[in-house]
Amino acid sequence: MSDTPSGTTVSAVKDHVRVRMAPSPTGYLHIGGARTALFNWLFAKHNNGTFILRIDDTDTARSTDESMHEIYDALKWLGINWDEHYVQSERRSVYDDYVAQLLANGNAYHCYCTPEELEEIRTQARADKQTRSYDGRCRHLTSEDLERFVAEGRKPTVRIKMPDAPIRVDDIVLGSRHIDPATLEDEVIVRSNGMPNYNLTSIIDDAEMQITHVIRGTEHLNNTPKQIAIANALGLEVPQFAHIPLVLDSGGRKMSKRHHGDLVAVNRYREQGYLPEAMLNFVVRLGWSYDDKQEIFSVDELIEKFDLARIGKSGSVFDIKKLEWLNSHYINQLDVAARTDAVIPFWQSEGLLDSTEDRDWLESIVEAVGERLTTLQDVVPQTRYFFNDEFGYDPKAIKKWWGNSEEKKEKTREILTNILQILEEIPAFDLQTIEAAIWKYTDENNIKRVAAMQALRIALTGTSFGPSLFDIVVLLSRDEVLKRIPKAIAHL
RNA sequence: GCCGCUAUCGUCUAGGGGUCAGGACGGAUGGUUCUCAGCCAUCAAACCGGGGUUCGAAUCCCCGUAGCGGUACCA
Repeated sequence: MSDTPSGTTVSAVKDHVRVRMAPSPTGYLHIGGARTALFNWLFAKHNNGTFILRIDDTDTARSTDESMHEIYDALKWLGINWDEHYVQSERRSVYDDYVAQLLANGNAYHCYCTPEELEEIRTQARADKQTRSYDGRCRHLTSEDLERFVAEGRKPTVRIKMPDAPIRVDDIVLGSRHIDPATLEDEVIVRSNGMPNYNLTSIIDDAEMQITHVIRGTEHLNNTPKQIAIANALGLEVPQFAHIPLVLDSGGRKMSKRHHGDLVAVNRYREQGYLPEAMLNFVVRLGWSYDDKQEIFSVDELIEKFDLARIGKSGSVFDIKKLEWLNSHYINQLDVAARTDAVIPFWQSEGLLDSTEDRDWLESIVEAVGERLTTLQDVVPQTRYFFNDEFGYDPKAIKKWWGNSEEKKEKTREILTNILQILEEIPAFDLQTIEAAIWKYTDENNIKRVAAMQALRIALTGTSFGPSLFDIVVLLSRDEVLKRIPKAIAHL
């Protein structure tokens, strides 16, 4: 088993990079988790290695099948595919064997303290300014104590005995350091219900699965010496560690499901119309950089260029504006056909689209919208008036462009009436003809182009912004335009 | 409380003994235009503080300070 040389020569199997992403299925995949997955995946791909997805579901009370599947979905959407897959709850016997070994060789012991007693010990330790919050009192139980506890029906936990010697932690991102054993306490590695705990299963599986590099968030930094201690007690090989800085909110606090809810859920960004490419590109730059000029990276470039050495040490704030910029960039990158495909689900979920709509028309709409989408979802406010006339007129727009005095409104009515007449009589309902006719009308009558156009825009779309109005007029069709203008005049 | 980590424009970051401290997002201004977006041009904006070392420090060392993370029979 342990024929791996301890010298400078590295065995063939260790030459092959094996990394893992080990989420606990207690909720959706969040931004930080996505980044951890991405870093691991990129590192594996860059090194022609293996990326493993391991579901760390030893917390049976909080783990759910549903969130497990949500994590799969999010990862698949991002294009982060795994080569191997494990579920810890199915590996119980593996851990049990190791625990038996630990108990047998005296590196672990049963602890009969109740949660209430533990709480008391903790409180006292804190009051006494102690470093440890558990004093290891069950290391040396008398037979009387033991008998009493058993008689009371107490179910023990198993604790690991922490060593007396300093533990050296090597970290690719943070560097090496020695951990004073006085700061380490005897961790619970098996709960009283028999379920093993994270620090135990994690390091066992890392060894069993021959993980070469553990890339995870710095919230695990304090777990690392504990896990190393467990591995040492078991004679297991320890992987290399790379602790990546936290993803922070705008207040500088760690992003978490608990405090930020859906704001951190990857699947939510999907629903809102963010592209996986944008998500990946955004998230990878949180803590990692390539040089002083490149911001946009394709997945292939990322695989080629990703390097653990270029990960920074300080936390990064999640800036939605940057994500939005990246997203619009990637949307604009799509050709009209692809963009139309991407946008159709959003029209559908708004109930704007029925199956009879013709493809060419839809693509023309997308073409007209041009680079105005920050998210795919933006297509709804940008284009809803193409599909029906059940929109309201934006009050602010009305006030500004239709006018708030009777005098101004009368002028607007006049303009719209004239335009209506022009469009009714126009020989050909195409862009050039319409544009020429309208400009002729405004210029000859000394009407500001913008005033006429905005008045018409509101009449046709209800809003004061959007694509070129001539595009809209043509796309809407003559019948529809001729219907909407009188409706607007009446509303005025 | 205890243990640990970190510190460059508002944000993501480059640089890492000699640079006008660079880029990007965001912001501001002007231009283009039927609006918005876009595009183009321009601008504002940073080395946490204090001591050293040195001819020279954002960069190296020390001491502070601040922020964050952990402190569970969660992961």
